[in-house]
Amino acid sequence: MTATSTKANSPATRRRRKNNPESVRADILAVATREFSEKGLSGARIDEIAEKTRASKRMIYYYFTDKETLYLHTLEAAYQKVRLQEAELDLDHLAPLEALSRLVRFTFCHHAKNPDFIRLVMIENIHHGRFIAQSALIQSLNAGVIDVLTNVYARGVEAGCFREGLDPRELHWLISALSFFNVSNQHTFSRIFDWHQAAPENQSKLEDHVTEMVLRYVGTDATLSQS
Amino acid sequence: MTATSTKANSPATRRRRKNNPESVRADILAVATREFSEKGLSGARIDEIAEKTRASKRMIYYYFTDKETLYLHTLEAAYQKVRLQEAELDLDHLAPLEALSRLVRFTFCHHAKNPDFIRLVMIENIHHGRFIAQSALIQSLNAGVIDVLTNVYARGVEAGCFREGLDPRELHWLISALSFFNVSNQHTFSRIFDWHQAAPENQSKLEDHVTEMVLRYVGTDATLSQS
DNA sequence: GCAACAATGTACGAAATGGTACGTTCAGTC
DNA sequence: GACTGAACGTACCATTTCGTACATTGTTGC
Repeated sequence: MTATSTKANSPATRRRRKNNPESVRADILAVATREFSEKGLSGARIDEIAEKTRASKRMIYYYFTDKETLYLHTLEAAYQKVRLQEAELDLDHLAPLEALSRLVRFTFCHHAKNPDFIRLVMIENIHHGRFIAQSALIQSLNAGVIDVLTNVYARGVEAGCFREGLDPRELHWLISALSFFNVSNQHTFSRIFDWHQAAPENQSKLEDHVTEMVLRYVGTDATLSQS
Repeated sequence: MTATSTKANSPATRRRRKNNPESVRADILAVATREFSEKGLSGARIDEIAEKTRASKRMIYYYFTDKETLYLHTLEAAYQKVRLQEAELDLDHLAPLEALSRLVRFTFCHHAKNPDFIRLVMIENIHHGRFIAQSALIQSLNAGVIDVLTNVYARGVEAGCFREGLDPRELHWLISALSFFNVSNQHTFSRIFDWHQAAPENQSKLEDHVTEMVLRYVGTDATLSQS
């Protein structure tokens, strides 16, 4: 029936046809992301992923060969998505202080809005980062983050509002630590100290305090007043 | 029934006898701690724990009934051990600034020296803290930490070296976040940014910077000079 | 020394789980 | 309009894994 189809590769045709590999792949990956981030590599079940997918278990192995390979692809896709969002942030036209403040707030909020990603990174750390180590893709994706920060910091030092001698990588470490911990340890912290950390008012308080903390760390003695 | 037995409960007697429940229990718990912290709740295998124990699998179920119950006991024991170590810290005789500095450094080093504990907490967070929620023991253990910090902070404010209006709980959050992240995300961070974070020289640099960061956050504008 | 109970070893069962063999259908080509 | 390889479904297998039944030995009070 499709004998004469001249537009074989057009998206429209692809959409309409019964076999739709890309969408099946994407669907599997989406479900796998939820399952792995929720239950970890060993906790997630291939059978359950298969059930929640429009495809069958056979398809998972067809496209991803392995449970571990599927996990790796999940991880890569998650990092890719994050870096894409980060790339939208444009700090060059802002004054150093505002640029840094903006970067911190962005990171904090971004992490808070993407617990799946945070959980995947936690899980990956439980596995000693052995899957990230295999992925050239993830390695290459992350160079840019430091560059942005290096730039902002250098401008700040030149403008005299940041103190000298700090390592941009450590600065990134600091911002990451606070933003990450806010998501990663929310459950234990909330329960142990009986403090509803996830509540919007507490989150926005934390966002302010984290921002202030970073600015106080990089600021010269004169810069402290504003936030 | 305990009326006449003079040496029934003496350690010596307990040691020599063939059946030694306490030591078996302790041994199981120690092995379980290693296994769970290494592989998580779903990743750890009861059979493997049994193998690495002097006891048999039967004993695990005899003393701990369940895989999950065993995990819970592991978690409780880990928290207990940590709080015991923390209790040794005596800050009352120190000036507020030094006391806080000491507390930060202690927390940082303590976390770094106890990755098993950190990993258990990570794992517990992956499970949404649902086991901690079951444990009245852990809840009660943790009240003290905030008290210590509240005390130090109040003294600092009174002495004029800390600024007012901060929440001790948030202060604890901050110190925890930095110290925790240093262990929890070491693998991914090191690999992605090609920075050997675990190296002693980098660790001691981080310790200094984390301390400085906290002091800068709580300090009045005048206090910044020292660390 | 003898009940009574605690502590331990051995072997096994049932379900879950990762992975595969094998067959069928779909889509584009000559 | 048959041919070919990609895309997909079903049923199944081999292990693993948690947990238990049952038998045995040690310990203590009397």
